[in-house]
Formats: sequence, C-alpha cells, structure tokens
Amino acid sequence: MRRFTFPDRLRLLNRGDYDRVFRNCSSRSSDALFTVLACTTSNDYPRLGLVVSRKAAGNAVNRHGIKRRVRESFRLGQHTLPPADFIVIARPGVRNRGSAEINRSLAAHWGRITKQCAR
RNA sequence: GGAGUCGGCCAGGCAGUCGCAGUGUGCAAGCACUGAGGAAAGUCCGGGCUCCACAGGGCAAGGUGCCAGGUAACGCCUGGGGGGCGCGAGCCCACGGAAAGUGCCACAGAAAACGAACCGCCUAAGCGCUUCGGCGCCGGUAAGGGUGAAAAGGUGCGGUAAGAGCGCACCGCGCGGGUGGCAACACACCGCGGCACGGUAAACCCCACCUGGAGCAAGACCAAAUAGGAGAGCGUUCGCGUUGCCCGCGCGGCUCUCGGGUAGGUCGCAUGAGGUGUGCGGUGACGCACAUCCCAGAUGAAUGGCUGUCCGCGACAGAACCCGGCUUAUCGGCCGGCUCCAUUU
Repeated sequence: MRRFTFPDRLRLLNRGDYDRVFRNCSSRSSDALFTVLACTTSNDYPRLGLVVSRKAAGNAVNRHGIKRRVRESFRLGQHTLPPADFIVIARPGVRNRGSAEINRSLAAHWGRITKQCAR
C-alpha cells in the first residue's frame, strides 16, 4: 500500500534548492490564487517549496494556514506528480479563500504541470 | 431584582482517520508520550546570557522625578501623602524647584506682571468761574460693569467725599517654632507678618538619582573549495576602531616564526528570578519553609487536513535565546468582593 507521508526528503530545504528552481524552471502554471513553478530532476520523487509573503496572505496565522493547506494537497497528490521540484507562490487572491477553493485551484495546477512535464 | 464598581478565570468540546515536530524505546518496521498565547503581537522599558571595550578622567547626551516599601531590575507593583471627580464602592493625576537666571503668555481687554484705570464712583482739601443750583481744572478710588483660561486674597462689620487690609473678626496665605509620623505630609497648637511672591519647567534651565557598546544572524566548536589567519619583536606620521567629543588606549604597518578555516553541520536551545499545593510572616506588593511536577523547542521553519456529532456556532490572533513589566487587539461567557436604589417576609 502506498504511504502518504511528508518527510524532509520531499521538501526544498535551502536557498540553493530554491534558486535552482527559479533559474531553471521548465514549466509554470498560475491563476489568481497561486503561481506554481516546476523543474524536472533526476530524483524519483517530487519535492515542494513554498513562498507565502505577508503581502499576499496577511498576518502570520493566515500565512501558516495557507502553507498547511498547500502541503496537505501536495502530500495527498505526491504519487500522481512527476519527479520534479515545485515552488508554490501565493498570490494576493488567496486571501480569505476557503479550503475548497484552494484545493480546486491546486488540483488544476498539478494536472497542468504533469501534462507539461510529460511532453 | 435593577444599576454600578473592582478583582480573578475560560478562550469551542468529543470521536474517527490521514499527516507533522520533539523525546523515550526498539536492529528495524513501528509503538508510547508531549506539542502555541493571554496577549505568542508592538519592540516601549528593565534584567539574565554572550562578545567587544573593560587604565581612568573631563565635557556632552539621554532617562527618571511626592514618600516609604517590594524586586535580579525597572519608567513596573504595593501601601501611604497631596490634588481633582463621583451620593457611594471607587476612579484619575510627569505630583521636585517659578523670592538662581532667561524666555513666553495668542484673541479679547484700559491693563497680562517692578504691577493697570475704558465705562463708572467721588469732588472732602486746593484753584478758577458762577445765575449760588452747580460747572471746570487739579485730583482721589478700585466697591460695581465689561474682557479673558487667568485681573493683584474672600465674607461681614466699622470706616470714608467715594473707596481701599485703611482698621477689626472669622476663613485663607507666608515665615518661624511645637506636636504626630521612618518620610511625603498633617494639625479646630503657639508666635510673627496686613499680605510682601500671577501662570508656564511634556520652554530653556536648576537640583537629586540612574545609564559603557552591541546583540542569539550574540557567541563557541567541527569542518570542502579558495587563500585567509595566530604568536613574538620594532614603530606611533597617517588611517581605522574604541561611546558623541577631547585626552588616553588598541589595531592596521615592517621583520621573523607557526601552520590554516568561508558553504554546510553541531552546540548555544530550554530545569527556569519555573509551575502547583500547604503552612508561616507581612495591611499589601512579596518573602521564607516543605512537598510535588517537568510543561513546545522548529531552523525554507512542527502543533494541521478531512469526516461525524453536540452547544450558547467560536473574537483577537501563531513561540524563534530566555525571563519581569507596560501598551495595543479581542466574540462571548463564568466566579467572587463591594457600593447605590428598589422590594419581600
């Protein structure tokens, strides 16, 4: 049975990782809520990085909430995603959005990026 | 019961499931336990801790500001004094000095401080005129009106031409003493002074007391690349640092010797001025003794997602070295003390 855990292995951990994705991003997808960048890797698993600014999300409680919901979406979708490094950037549109809307938006992004990587 | 006031507390609960961080255990898979706040916030004060400066002095700068106590310390807290508000419980106050000096006091008003006279009141004394009623001059006055935030003690009686601390009584004020209090201060105690002292010190200033600089990205250790350091001697023109400045001091400089430490990692990093309970001391803040508990520790940064269910449908809001305060944000609810009003037996 597949596990849906989310250890350090599946995260971008330092500035170097982030810079590489920003420089070499091979596909991107965005809407009013998020911009998602992706960069294919030689790993056999996907990894996630988050950028949630105070400007986009407001105070610390809201920013944490958004990060948590994005991580949750990634965790549950990890086995359908291609082996790439992702960065999810929150945009001002995410303010005051419910979990349902956030999940719907992210699902669309995951699908689009997976299709782009397959080409 | 209604209105009010003060203090304390809670901050959705429960269940299932998938996850995250730490600790323990296990060879491992795993399992067990624990996991945000009263403000975690603003970074406004005070301390611990760390490194630097630690020779010291002067000037400057900043802060605090009734008294006593508490505390590691404070700009905090407690108790007390004084002033103001409230019927009251209670609340509010940067609350030292204005006869050391300088400055300022808009508008209005005659006048805003070495000290005034616009309207008014008076015409006793002196002079002039007179129709003998008075009128004018020279003057007196600060009671009344008016202006203002503030107008040179208040009330009453006497007094007077009208008035006035001009005199007297009471109240107030100032100075000296006495008594009580650790003190701030108080006194329906005594004496002296008719009163001589407007306000403003979050204006300069004076007085008393306090303050070295930076901050956990502090700092310590392990350590790839590249080339940077450590020790000893010599020297003090210049530059840099040392607290803003002046001294003073240190480093850079030259010679010799030694081998080295950025990315990353580990520590700092959570047992503490700690919580809870009981007893004792104290009006209280708080202190002491004993017992007991271990209560987040991340580092691209954990404490969450989904489902069900219940209720009064859940505010402000997320630890980042740690404490003590202050301030600000905040849906709703609970408990207790006290005050005022109404009412029942």
